[in-house]
Amino acid sequence: MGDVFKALADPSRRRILELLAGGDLSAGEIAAHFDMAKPSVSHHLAILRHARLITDERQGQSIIYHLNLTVLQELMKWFYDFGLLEGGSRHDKKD
Amino acid sequence: MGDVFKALADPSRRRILELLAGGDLSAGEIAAHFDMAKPSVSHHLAILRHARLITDERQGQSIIYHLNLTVLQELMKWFYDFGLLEGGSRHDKKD
DNA sequence: TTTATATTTAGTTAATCTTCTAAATATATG
DNA sequence: CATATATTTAGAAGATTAACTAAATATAAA
Repeated sequence: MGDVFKALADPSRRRILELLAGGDLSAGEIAAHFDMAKPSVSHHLAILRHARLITDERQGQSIIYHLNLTVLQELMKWFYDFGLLEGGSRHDKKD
Repeated sequence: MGDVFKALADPSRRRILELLAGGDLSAGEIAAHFDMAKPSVSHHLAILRHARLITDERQGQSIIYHLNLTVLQELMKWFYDFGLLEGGSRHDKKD
């Protein structure tokens, strides 16, 4: 779980997730949205993949990246447990 | 907003938030939950305060820390916008 | 098989982060 | 005022991170 938070700490990586929320993209298409060198983007993709925030799949010469909503949902639970919906139905973890 | 994600990237800081979710605590009480030196904890508190995830209030010799749910709620919105609730009512930001 | 395209891996450098100890500040009390 | 307690600030050391260039790998096509 700590890997997920660390992955989200970088603005470029958050931007990658936002791009993928709009649809699957190849590594090259993702890199085209940034000013940095391709190996740097590839490194960010590796960190996101390791945190399981994205999955990849080779298609010919390209590698297509997909957003993995499952991990984001687990993260939502972490926030939810702080009792963010006061007045509503609350979890009991921290009471 | 980037400050918030960076603040959450450290496990000690996330633990501090979880502790404060159980009720307000003084800096000393928070530090007592950790093995590290008090100045280190104080530094983490400063980062959380700068990200506005917590607020502080002096009470005599102690400084009491409170969790600030407002920023956590804004963060929830960021996650929500990825379309995490498929099938349900979705935001339109990324469509 | 040779060449071109797409992407990653390796290795390096500079910046940032976490932690520490020592010193400073603020408040309370004898 | 002097001393004790609570907390922060300052400065430094070591670890981690993000970026780059150059080289390697994998696929496709001539």
